[in-house]
Amino acid sequence: MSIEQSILAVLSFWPSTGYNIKAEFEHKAAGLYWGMSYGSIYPKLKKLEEEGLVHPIEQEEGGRKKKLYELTAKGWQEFENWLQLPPAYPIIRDELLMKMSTWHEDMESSILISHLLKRKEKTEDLLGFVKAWPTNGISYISDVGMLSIRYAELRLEAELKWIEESIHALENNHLPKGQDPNGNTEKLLARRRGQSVKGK
Amino acid sequence: MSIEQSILAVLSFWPSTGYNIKAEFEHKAAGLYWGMSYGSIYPKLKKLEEEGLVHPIEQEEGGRKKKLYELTAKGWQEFENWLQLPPAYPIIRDELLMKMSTWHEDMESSILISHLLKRKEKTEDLLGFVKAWPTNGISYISDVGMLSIRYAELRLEAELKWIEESIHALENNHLPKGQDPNGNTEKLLARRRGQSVKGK
DNA sequence: GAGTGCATGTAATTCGTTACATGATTCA
DNA sequence: TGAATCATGTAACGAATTACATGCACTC
Repeated sequence: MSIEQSILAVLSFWPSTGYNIKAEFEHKAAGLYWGMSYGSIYPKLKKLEEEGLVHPIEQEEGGRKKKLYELTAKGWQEFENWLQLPPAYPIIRDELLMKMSTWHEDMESSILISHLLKRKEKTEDLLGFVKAWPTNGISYISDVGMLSIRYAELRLEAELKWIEESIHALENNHLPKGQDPNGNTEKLLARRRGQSVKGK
Repeated sequence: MSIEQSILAVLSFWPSTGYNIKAEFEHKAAGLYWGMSYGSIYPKLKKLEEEGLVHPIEQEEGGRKKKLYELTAKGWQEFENWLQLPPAYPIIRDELLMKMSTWHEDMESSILISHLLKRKEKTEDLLGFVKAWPTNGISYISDVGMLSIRYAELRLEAELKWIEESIHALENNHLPKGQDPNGNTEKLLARRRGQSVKGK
């Protein structure tokens, strides 16, 4: 999914300026969506206008110069076509998981625990935000949209549970048993130590 | 996190060729990691070699030409430095959530249900794979690495639960109540209908 | 001897970000 | 009057993908 669809999606809620679109993604970026830069937005809006998917609507002469964009019929069409296309399966790019998967015994597990604690903090913040959002009296969330809020809640709660579990396992040294059919752990440590890496 | 770190991480397990690195990410890409193309790998390996982080190791003259890369002392250092750096908080880019958040009443909810069903299928597959992996007798997974497997399990199970819940809510029309302080739903539908978008 | 899998690489292109450049309006 | 916020835009750069190009080795 691209920036183009995101812009159409925001404009479906209400006509917006480029500046506004960015702001919209700024606070909702709270784990559900994601940000984008002006360097993407403005050129894309221009392109969408050329393609006839959006058009700037007249601005009352009252304030500063700004271009409020609205969807055209073609723009609505494009947006709804996209809604109907089966969404791509999300790819998880989680640096913490990558680090855990490649962690090895010569590394201090206390460092990994500190990574987990940092993750916990951020996840708790996010969960707080997500829970407060639907009743903050400001934001617009449709009934169907609430399902995605519910998703975020379940996901973040599962994550917190896992963090607790993981820290506990690391601290008390009863990790689940992995699988090492070729004695890789040994070999890895030998290769590494053979290079005599200076610690820290 | 970049391709560079991913390559170092794979090489920490065992010396590998470029081809091999891709293969490694191919099957593990099962939701935990992610793929990368030859167009990224080979140029990056060359760059890493120039920087002295990896070096090609002699190949027995037995087979085809191939370059097996191994980490240098500097390479190990770099890798472990990266392990110690606090991981970035993952950004969720989930097209399904985006679509749900911007869904509107003039859209057939049966289409959304079909999106959910497709998601369910893929998630079930992935969960099956993730559960089987640690005991397939082939793959290497360290004890710490098992924690990330556990994460995937919890996350995917939470997702399945949410999918059931969501389909049920959509089918029986008892969605959670959203929030619409400015009567946006009305306005949206009016704007859209004003453009007389042809259905389908 | 044809197809598949192993193996390496480059060139063009896409998508997006960062940094830069500018300026009006609001408010303390 | 000076800072913060609203507002628009471009140019340079970066990271990665896709498509292209090549060729050996093994197996049926």
